[in-house]
Amino acid sequence: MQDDGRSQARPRSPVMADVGRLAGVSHQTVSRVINGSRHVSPSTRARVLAAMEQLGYRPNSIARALATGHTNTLGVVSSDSTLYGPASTLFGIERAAHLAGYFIVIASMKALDRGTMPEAIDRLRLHGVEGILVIVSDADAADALSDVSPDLPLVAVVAGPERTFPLVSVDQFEGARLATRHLLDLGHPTVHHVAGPPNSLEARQRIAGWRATLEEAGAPVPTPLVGDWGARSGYHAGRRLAREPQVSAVFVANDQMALGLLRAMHEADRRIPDEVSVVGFDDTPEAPYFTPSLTTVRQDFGEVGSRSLAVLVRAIEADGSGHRPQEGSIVAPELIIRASTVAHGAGSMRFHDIG
Amino acid sequence: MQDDGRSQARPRSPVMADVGRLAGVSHQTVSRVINGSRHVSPSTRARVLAAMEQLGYRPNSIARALATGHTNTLGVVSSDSTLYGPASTLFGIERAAHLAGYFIVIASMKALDRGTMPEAIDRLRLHGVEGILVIVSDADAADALSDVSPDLPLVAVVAGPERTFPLVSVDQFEGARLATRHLLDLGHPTVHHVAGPPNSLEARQRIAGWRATLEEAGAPVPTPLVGDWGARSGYHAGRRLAREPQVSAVFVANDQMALGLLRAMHEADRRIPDEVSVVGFDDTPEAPYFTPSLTTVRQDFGEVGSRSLAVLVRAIEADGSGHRPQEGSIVAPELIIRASTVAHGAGSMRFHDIG
DNA sequence: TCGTCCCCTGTGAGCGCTAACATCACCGCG
DNA sequence: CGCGGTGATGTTAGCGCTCACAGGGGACGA
Repeated sequence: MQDDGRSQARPRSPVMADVGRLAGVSHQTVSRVINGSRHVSPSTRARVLAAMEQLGYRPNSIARALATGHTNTLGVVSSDSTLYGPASTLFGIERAAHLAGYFIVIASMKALDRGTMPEAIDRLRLHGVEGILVIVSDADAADALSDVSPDLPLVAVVAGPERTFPLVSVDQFEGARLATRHLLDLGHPTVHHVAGPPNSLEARQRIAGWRATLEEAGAPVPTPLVGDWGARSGYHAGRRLAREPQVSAVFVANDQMALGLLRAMHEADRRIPDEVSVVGFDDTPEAPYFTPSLTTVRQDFGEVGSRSLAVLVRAIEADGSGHRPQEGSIVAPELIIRASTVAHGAGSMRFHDIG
Repeated sequence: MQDDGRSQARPRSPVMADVGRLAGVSHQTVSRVINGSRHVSPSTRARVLAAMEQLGYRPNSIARALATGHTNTLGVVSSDSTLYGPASTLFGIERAAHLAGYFIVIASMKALDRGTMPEAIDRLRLHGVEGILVIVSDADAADALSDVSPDLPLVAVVAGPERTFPLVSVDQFEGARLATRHLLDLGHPTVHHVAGPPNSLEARQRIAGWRATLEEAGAPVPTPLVGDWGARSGYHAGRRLAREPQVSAVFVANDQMALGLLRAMHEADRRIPDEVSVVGFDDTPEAPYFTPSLTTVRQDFGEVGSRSLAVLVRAIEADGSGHRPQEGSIVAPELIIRASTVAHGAGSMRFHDIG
């Protein structure tokens, strides 16, 4: 493991004592310099700094962590999907963590069953993380959070079980309402829905927002079709919807599925938006370049990432001093109107917003 | 920091000595049980296991790391892009790392200048990682790798400076050749190219592969247009190409830009593939659902991730025992033929491969 | 019966750092 | 001139674990 001193002792990486020896002070003074203690004379500080430089000294954060009990490391549990949402959130978190002086270690879940979540969290705990962010929206996985011993600050991102952990997320219900409302306002008699997978909490909230808006407006509530977030499932839903002539407006639960639906409608010669208006969800960077440009609901994943990090850090730093960790935070969604929606019956007006 | 023993000493989390005491053995025997040493009698082992269970003991990996010098942690430097490629590679790496018993800590780079790379690597080094994977394809950033002190095993993923560190990547040159060859074989007199950003090493290799294939076939080499991987830039390139009537085949350096190009061609009423054949690169999950389905070059990012991890782990474990770290590995790309390409002049035959 | 080996277990010394206290020189004050 | 106070530094103990070695007992062969 260590440098076995055989042959002429290769120079191990220098430690505090080495620096101290060179600077003519004790290792503790070196420590003081590193940690910015005020009780070090300027001349000593300079000598220590010079010695560090000369030796190429690098503090050993493992040892420091052992001594202080702080690792400055946070864990992120995420499904290993490369979906736009989770990936953007992860990077938002990393950026914010960097700024706050924390490291991010990731534990992706291959499967989404109940067992995998505790296993992932245990791995992170073992690694010594000081807090955990969970970016998983599967209901079963989220349920499994209830079994997790609460000895570690934990924040659910995107979606999570109510009243167990603080939650930071975009308001899915409101997003779905915006989308549905927009279509209704355009004069469509009702709005069909292509939902995400049944196990997804976000998908459920989008269904709820859609349904509530329809009911509130006195519009009939069609049976939603279910997809799996993938373009393929949107395509299949599109084929079914294309066969029903009365369908004039569809709210699709994410942009990828909307792409598939657009494709199916195109093949069936149902013109969009002239015959059918379509709204997506997420506002992926590609959405403006679908044919036609997709009206969709923007989620600010970067904001979700940085807010969730802030909540977690607050919980960590408050721990023990009696503060209740603040109860999460909700990010507002935003409707982005493009060319895939138009007033019912007024198929001629279209607008392109590609610059 | 630690549990300050005021009031009635809240039970701190148990340590080896506590387990040992309960089981009536020394802490060292507990350590042996944990590390699976053979020299422990079955009855002792059982008692220790029971004590661990009863106390809810969890080994402290920080302390272990300090004692052994091994953190079982690997760092990944990546641009914070949410592009399909880097994100998939990251998750491929994580999965493989998990299997190999390593943790992954990430350091994303906000900027792609020369200074950010050393800074990111330093952060990781400070954190105590045992090796580093770099998933950055920007030439400047990759150049900065040469300045990095080679005291830590490092593997470049996706692209990197030649002959400095082992490199694992999909063969970009070959991928571009497959795409170009395919178009040429279809009878197109030449193939236009929409390239990625000039600083991207992958973009450069794709240009090189494209150019070489054309030259080799004696076809004229048009000036490539440059994009930035985003659909928007593909759209603009598409508008320019749509104006030139002799353009019959385009190789676009990634699928997102291809989407934008498809859109522009559609707006300009240039039918695809009847008038213009298009090939993308990456094979994102959405590519089959573009209109028309996109012929593209598949990169197996998962494979890249796991191979690069394997190379890194090998380098780490070989370190010091005299083995030369093996020199990286190249993953073969695969051409996926869909409906966006067709023989020159034979605009009638199309195939859909959506199931 | 004794020596030897092997299996199992314990002891002590670190890993590199920080926290808490001890020490020392020096200052100003009464 | 002696006192407490203050700033600069050193000393000593850990943090929780592993490593290297020391030992004790039983099995086995001579």
